[in-house]
Amino acid sequence: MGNIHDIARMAGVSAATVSRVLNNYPYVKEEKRKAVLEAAERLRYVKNINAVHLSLGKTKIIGVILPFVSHPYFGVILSGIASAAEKSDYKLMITQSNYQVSQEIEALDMLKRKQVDGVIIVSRECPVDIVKDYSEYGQIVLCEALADPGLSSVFVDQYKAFQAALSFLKKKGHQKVGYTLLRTEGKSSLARKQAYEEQYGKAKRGWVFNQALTIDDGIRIAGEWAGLSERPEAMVITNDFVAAGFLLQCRRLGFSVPEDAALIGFDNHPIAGALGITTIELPLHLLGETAFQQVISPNNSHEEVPFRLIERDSV
Amino acid sequence: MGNIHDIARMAGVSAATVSRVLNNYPYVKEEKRKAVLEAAERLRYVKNINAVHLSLGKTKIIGVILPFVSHPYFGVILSGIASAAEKSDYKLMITQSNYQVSQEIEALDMLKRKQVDGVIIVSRECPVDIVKDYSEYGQIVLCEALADPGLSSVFVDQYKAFQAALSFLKKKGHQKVGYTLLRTEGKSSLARKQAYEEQYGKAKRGWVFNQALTIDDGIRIAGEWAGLSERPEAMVITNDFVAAGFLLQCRRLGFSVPEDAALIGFDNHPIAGALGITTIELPLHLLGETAFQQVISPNNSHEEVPFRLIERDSV
DNA sequence: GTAAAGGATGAAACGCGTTTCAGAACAAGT
DNA sequence: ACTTGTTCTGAAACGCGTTTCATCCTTTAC
Repeated sequence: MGNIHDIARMAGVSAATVSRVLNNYPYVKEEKRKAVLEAAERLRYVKNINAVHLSLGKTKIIGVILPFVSHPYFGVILSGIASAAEKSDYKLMITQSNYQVSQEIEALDMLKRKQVDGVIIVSRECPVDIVKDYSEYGQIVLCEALADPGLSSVFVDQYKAFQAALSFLKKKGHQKVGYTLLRTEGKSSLARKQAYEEQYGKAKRGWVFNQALTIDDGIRIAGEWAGLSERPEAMVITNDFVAAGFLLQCRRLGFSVPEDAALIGFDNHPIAGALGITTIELPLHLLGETAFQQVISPNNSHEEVPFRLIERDSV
Repeated sequence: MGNIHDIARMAGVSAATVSRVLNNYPYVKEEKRKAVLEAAERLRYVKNINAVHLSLGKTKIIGVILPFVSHPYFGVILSGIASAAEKSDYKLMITQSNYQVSQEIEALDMLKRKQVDGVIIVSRECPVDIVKDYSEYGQIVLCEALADPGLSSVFVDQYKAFQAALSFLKKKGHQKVGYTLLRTEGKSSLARKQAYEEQYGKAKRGWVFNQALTIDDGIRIAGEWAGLSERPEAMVITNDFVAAGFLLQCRRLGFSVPEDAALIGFDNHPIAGALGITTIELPLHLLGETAFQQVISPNNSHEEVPFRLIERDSV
């Protein structure tokens, strides 16, 4: 296959000229340009991208850290990142972290090693301070509300979104409201808790459910809900998948939605449409695209993306 | 930050020795080893991975081509690939192809450029012959039935699985059966068609539905189904999401499952459990893990993974 | 006709870690 | 004392594309 010097020899020019031709620089005589192109063709030349990366000191690769690739929530964000990346001719290196800090750190280390030009952290376990230490090596974008001037972020205001859901329930006359969280710690859970307490005061024991991510979690939580001596009559649920599981299990247990339990989910995934679940639509694809634009931008920024309540039949 | 030569100078040894220490080679005097480690520490040295890649001629990166990252079917396979990759200390470069041949080719080109050591094609549009041309540059694994000795493959036997679904329906007394496909062309669609015709003869006009991938497709197809003058009373459906959409839309239109339409899906995604959909379980996570093992193996192989019928309430 | 302004081109340095090869240093065996 | 076998080490080559700098060749301008 050969390298750039073989082409140079064959075309009777220098390696510098070959490089110029291959990268479409001006100032190369037409005949030499042709000779180079022909030699490249004949040698079936292919650039060794690693040499390019080494030489340029950058790679046009962005690292993406996310806990689970198989969950639609993260999948849709990733999909948004991927479409934007494709348009800008970047490649994506993904790390499925399972919320393991060690995994997250290893992915961030790729920034140090110059393996990636920037990193998008879709969701994390690792403390922000540690993340910040890596910002000197390249752009880092977090998909969460963040004021830090040293990092970029793109987010839905969890507080406002949760508040909107609660207000909607209140408007519909619900006084006994519970909710679910993905993880107890974490900023967004805190924001939800705060929004809740402002509206309804401290939540009753057993009205806040944890580990809510998948359909199966929804099923499990519906069981827990049904077993409560005093049940909330409305639930604000992490995402539409959990809501779907909850709704279906409720029905199976002989309850009806929204009579026994009013539900409001998040995301507006097609499953919510199919099941008539009222939900707060989050523009996850857009969020991914925005994150990508930020990660290739030299400047830090913090962008909020909007949400929208979609009324269906579960409230 | 400095490079290996700076360390060498600071530690009073040669770059070769530094490299030996950093890569844990034997035959380095303990005192020199220490001096190197200390210098590396003091300089906050970090390897430039691009130089390593250039030097070694390989990267421990595997490319993954898949049409949509946000669909659970592909997401689960990707997740399987990702967990296996992590265990073997490989990184993943993903390309969301949208079934665009140009995208697929571009991803394969990474193999030529030595950007990745191997490629896993989860699903493709591009002709196999073109794919084969790239096999000289590294391992390629396809997730589909394939006999080609120049490539590896891992697959569920679509023919047998579809046949199992059809036999089950027949056993339950269904004579009027329709089915859905993702794409009309493609080997797996052909296998399905063949299995169908052997069991039921040529399908009635309108009983084969295309473009079935998502919940929304299921909803759409249920509408088409309902509008048929002669309706099949049982459907074999591409995957559980489509089946879910179909089932929910059927109910909404006033039909009942399985009385008016018996359904059998594929994958055994939690959504099937939640909705009581009878399905053919496909070990997609395992399939991904297997694909990864194959792509890092120097030998080609063809591995079949098993499926299993899970009986629930939709038939 | 000559100076100034481009246009065109190659040598060499740069980015940086790995590995081979030749040789030095030292322990063990006779 | 001398051979043999290990253990260590460093110089140099290798993988390979990009870019700067100096230089030579043409035009255009006056």
